[in-house]
Amino acid sequence: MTIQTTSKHALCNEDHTQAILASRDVMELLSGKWKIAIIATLSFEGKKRFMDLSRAKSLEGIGAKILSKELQNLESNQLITRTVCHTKPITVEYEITEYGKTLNSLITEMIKWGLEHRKRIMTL
Amino acid sequence: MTIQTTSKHALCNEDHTQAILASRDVMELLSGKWKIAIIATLSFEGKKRFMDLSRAKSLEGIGAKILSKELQNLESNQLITRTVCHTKPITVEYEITEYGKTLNSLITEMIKWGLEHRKRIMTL
DNA sequence: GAAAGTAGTTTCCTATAAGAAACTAATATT
DNA sequence: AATATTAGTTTCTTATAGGAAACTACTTTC
Repeated sequence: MTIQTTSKHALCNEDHTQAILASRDVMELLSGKWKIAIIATLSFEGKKRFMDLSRAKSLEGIGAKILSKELQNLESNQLITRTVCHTKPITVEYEITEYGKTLNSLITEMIKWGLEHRKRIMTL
Repeated sequence: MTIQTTSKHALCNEDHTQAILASRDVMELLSGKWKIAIIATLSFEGKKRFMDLSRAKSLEGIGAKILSKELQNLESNQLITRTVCHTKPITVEYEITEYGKTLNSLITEMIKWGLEHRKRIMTL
């Protein structure tokens, strides 16, 4: 074909448009300063209580209000579960769901790129 | 391994804390409604002019002000280039950089997960 | 009885994100 | 002369994000 347009044929065009729209959905779901870090912390370290999370080095600086809000958001999207434990002082455990674990390869790619990016920033 | 503690040994712990902090950097860089979509559009469709981008189906709804601001942001992070073409009405081409292309596997993972997520949302 | 730890919520505030609409400035077409 | 196209910028507005500090309510330890 001799057409030198920037667009490909219709089907392919539709396909990748849908793909990009899907990536917009993901960004809508995961955008923000803390969500990925919370998910990654629960993925790497297993179930954790509220205070454990707020004191985690990987979540350094997060406040109780934000943590609470983000945990509710992640729970509503079925990425984590919240379990009340009827212990002496009541404790609450947060844990990643099976569905949340499906984010692992995405998070891994993010970490890979992020570590390379850090190196690049430092050498520049 | 039979260790059922929540924390691993010191080195590993340090490592994954650094990893999670790296993922926070990435989210800081790419967070927002449009950045990933702009990068993906330029990756999939090659170089594009300002008006092409603002009319792209994958960026439907973006306004001139936001597009302009996000393009400047991506350029400042060396993910895209801006080239002024001295044509009849002056045109400007935006193109992904080699460094920007290194985001491809991350974007691919995002699209994969996003497409599965869309299916899930629809069946629920 | 006082202090500390649990898991948050509430109030108040600022900063940033996002967008709509109008505008600029240059050139080109009708 | 009027209209359109290019690539934005400016102004104005609202919504959301994020955070500090104080507070609740319950229990346990000192």
